[in-house]
Amino acid sequence: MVEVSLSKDSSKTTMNFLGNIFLKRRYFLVYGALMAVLIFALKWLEWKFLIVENSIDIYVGLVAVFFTILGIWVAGQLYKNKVQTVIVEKKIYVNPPVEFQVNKDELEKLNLSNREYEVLQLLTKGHSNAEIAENLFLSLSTIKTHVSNIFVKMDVKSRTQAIEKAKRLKITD
Amino acid sequence: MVEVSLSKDSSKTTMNFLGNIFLKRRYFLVYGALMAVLIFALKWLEWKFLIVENSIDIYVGLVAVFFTILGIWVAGQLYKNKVQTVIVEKKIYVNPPVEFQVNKDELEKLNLSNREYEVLQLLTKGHSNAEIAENLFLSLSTIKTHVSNIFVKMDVKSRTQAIEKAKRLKITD
DNA sequence: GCTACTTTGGTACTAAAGTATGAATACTTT
DNA sequence: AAAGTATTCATACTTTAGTACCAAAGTAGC
Repeated sequence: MVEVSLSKDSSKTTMNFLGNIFLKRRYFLVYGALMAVLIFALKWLEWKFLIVENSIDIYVGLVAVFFTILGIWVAGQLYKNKVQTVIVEKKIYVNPPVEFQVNKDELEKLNLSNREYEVLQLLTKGHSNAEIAENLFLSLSTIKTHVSNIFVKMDVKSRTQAIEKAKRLKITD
Repeated sequence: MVEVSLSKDSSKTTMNFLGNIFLKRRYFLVYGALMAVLIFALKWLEWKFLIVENSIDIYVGLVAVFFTILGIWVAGQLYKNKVQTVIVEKKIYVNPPVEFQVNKDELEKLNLSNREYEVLQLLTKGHSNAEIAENLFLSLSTIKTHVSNIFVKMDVKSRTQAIEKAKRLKITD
């Protein structure tokens, strides 16, 4: 995975590149035609004066031309469709769902009782022991007992540590 | 720029394509070698019996081979560095990085000083005032002052509420 | 120079959290 | 029936958090 920044210049570069290939191919055709014409012209001149004595040379010349063109054609078939594809992967971040979900695995590890979990939820919301007691219709003493038990099971020493750990492990929202 | 869906098959296709080119090139070499060997063998047999009478044919055969190879070489020079490169961008949708990022907007709303933010970070990690003081090489009294100021700016009444709010608004990790 | 803010620190006090100990009841498991 | 677990509650004590008030030094902006 790599992130790559592509600009307009790269688009232009590609177009120039393709243009150059086209020009080069035309150059090749001209070269081939010129070579054929040149050899033919020379041989034709010689032919005019030496046709009788040089029929063998003419024959060899034609063979040379023919097989040169053949070689070029063969190579063209080999390179004809050679295209290198570079795949660039671009990351697009998608927002995850907003809704909180309890980490069931971590919660089970703690082995909290239902009541203890209730107390923990209110505690992590920032409520004091007195507020939790009032909310659950219990005495302050009872809440302190539950909180103390929660600390033991969560292996923490203070409610602030309990809050941090519960949120980190996604035990409570 | 176009969106392209690429599967494992396309990756395999590319590999096959490259492999085919490589095989074609090998095929070409074998072709050339076989042709040379074949012609040479035939001519050598004939040479053995007809060397005197067929020196011209041998000569022509060699010329043909030579100029075929020449043509292939010339074409190779033309195509050698002319590989078309196509850049394809593939979009990949992924979940955002797990790494925490501060909600800058919410943080600026609080208008905390640098020191206050430092204290808040340690506080939300579950540290006591004494621990924070020790960590920042300050007195307990100073920490209490900062904590008190933080409460005012965050509009909370206790450290537990501060922790809950800081994490909810993603002010601290 | 003046004002506002930040940073640091102290003292005194109250409130809340946390610990230790003990007890009772209801229910489930051995 | 006895043991174990969950839940509830109280008391006494220690520790930590939080508030109010005060002070000093440094910095930035007007």
